[in-house]
Amino acid sequence: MLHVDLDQFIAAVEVLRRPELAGKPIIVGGRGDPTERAVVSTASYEARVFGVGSGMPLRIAARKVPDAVILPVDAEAYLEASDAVMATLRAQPGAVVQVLGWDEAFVGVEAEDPEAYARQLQADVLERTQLHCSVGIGDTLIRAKNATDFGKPAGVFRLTTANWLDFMGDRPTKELWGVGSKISGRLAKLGINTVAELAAADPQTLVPEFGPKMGPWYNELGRGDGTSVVDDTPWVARGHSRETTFQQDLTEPDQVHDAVRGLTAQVLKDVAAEGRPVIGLTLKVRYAPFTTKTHARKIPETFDREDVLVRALDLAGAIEPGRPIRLLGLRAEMAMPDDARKGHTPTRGGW
DNA sequence: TCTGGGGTCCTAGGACCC
DNA sequence: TCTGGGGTCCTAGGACCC
Repeated sequence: MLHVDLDQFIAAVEVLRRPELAGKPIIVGGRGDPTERAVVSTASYEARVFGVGSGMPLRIAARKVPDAVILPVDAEAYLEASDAVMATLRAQPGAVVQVLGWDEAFVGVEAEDPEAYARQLQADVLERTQLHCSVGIGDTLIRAKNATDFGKPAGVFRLTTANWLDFMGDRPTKELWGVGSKISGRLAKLGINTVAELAAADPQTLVPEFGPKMGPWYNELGRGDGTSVVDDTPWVARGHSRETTFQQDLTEPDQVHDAVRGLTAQVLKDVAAEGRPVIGLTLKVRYAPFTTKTHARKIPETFDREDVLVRALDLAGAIEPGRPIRLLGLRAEMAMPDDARKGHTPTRGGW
């Protein structure tokens, strides 16, 4: 199967609208105001040279690149471009498409010559959308996903059982999909620093540290193994959440009350569009400077807008008084339809 | 240096039940 | 008085992804 990843997607879409930006360092994030609390969504390659990347505070990014063009996030424009890309992928012969985000998808296909298929796909995407993408080819989803990085930008690369360790073996475990800084740190404490070391580890030795499920799974990741099934089952959201980072920390109970009301209204609107009952609520609180707590409630049987608001405000009662609040988030968990992906476990690398 | 917003899944521990 | 073994549900927290 193939893994397709658009190159500097968001920045590329912005350049299509404003060709005069081509070749300039572009940073897209927040409302495009580097004095606000926000982070970088995407930086163009010209900006990345200065050490700017996704997730970096916008303020810092702006400081690193004095001449940067800083633009606000325009989700609708990116979604529109993304839809065009995904439609192009679905139009490829024999393709089963599993979308992973705005700029990423797996494409399942049986091809005589996978490289040629990938090149044709790239050409079609470029012709239809004027966007460049990189393509990874693999005999598992994990290998295809990691292969893409070797192909960037605008290239094609293939990883298989045979060459996986040749290319990935000496790399740090953090480069695996599903291993972040925390897990790689805990692996390091077990003497496991590289992909090859993780691949060679006894899965049972990982169980005490990571649990019966995740322990063996990390070992599998190290070997690049896992499913090779691309699943195009339409996505059914488990829930919806809204969160707000306040430019000035909240200190007054009235401010908190108003904020929770506002979040509840937004979340209920999102949920209403799905037409499924709310079965749980979670309130997320980030206190200044940076500690996060969550408070959850199950909601028995009823789905009533007023009921949800009452329960959300009830959750807000758990907020610690006197501590400045930097962020509030509210998540509503929805009942799943009976026929929704029984046994299917997508994302989070959870295959 | 100071950290968005939208998601998903896993684990641990306590409460409660038989 | 001390305490098995199995199960479910709920809450909190952690981790990761795009």
